[in-house]
Amino acid sequence: MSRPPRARESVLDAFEQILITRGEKAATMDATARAAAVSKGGLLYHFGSKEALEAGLIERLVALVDADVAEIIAAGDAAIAHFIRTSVMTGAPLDRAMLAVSRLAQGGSAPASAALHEARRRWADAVRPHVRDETALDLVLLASDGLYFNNLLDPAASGPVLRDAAMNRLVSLLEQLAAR
Amino acid sequence: MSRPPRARESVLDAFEQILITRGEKAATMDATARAAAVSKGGLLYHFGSKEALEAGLIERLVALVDADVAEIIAAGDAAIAHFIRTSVMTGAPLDRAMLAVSRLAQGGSAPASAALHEARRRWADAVRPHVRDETALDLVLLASDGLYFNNLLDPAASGPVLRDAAMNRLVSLLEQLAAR
DNA sequence: GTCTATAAAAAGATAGAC
DNA sequence: GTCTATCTTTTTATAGAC
Repeated sequence: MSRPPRARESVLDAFEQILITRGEKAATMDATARAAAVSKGGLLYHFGSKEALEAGLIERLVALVDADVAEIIAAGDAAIAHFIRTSVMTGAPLDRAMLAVSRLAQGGSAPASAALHEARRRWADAVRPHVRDETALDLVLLASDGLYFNNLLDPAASGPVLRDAAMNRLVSLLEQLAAR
Repeated sequence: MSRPPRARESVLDAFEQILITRGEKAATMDATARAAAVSKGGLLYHFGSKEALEAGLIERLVALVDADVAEIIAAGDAAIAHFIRTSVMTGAPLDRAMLAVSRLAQGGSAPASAALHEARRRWADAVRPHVRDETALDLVLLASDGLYFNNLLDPAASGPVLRDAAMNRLVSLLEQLAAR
């Protein structure tokens, strides 16, 4: 289990942060290096190209999705609740990686698109045993997608689309309609 | 009712198309001018800056949302079905404007973010009379957001997330659970 | 209204010192 | 491993001819 160099992680953190708060266009190597407090040359030692930098971030997302899927499976009857709630844990590592990689996908990065599709497929497989039919599954997945969508359009928003109480009611409604 | 100059509309079409298919970063004034088959100088006669070009696209979205909200209201009992289905009319003018302006919002454009928030608020108001409570409304809106999200991440996908039959079942489920 | 030419800044990347 | 300096290309924008 190679523990990644700290400078490398700082660079990835900075890149992720800029992607989330200022978008794909602003996430240049120059801006990333500045935010990570390294020189451009230093950044390029760890990531030899922009593509490599993007690949590093995608790798981070894949690892976080792995962990999340394992948690959903372990949650048993609470799978739907867990899945929906982690769709909107604003500021959590998974949430941040999802937003950042979504930005890359929209910039035309094929690896980013592929990683997001794969993640959605794995979430579907983890939730499927807990829903009545494919239509209920579609709705649960779309609700999660919708939460990400709102986050994506305005990550700097005052708070999540749904307040705590509204979120609890949404989860109850989804669990009720999904019950087999 | 000023009919806008044809060249102006071509430029807007080209800008929209590049935003959708290649992302914010690729949607430069140069690329837009080339795609619209005008010179950079020609483009800059119609839109004096990048910001003005973006404002033109946002204006187009606002007009399309106006029309869509009017249709939802006119749809009466079919309001939910109409709302959900127009969320995913891939390739329709409203869908295209939504995707393109979403890209701008993610690039940090405050006017784009504001326009999208306003659109979501107006859709909520149009659908509210047809749902049992705010939780059902949240779910209907999130499902629509989710459809846009999938479209946003992969507009070049082979087809919409949900096939026709799955879409029909989704609409039925939402109508059933929303019924007052 | 539409064009060409060009300026000024910023992008990704390389070379080589330390 | 990390730095500075530099190259090439691209970006937004201006000037001014037609």
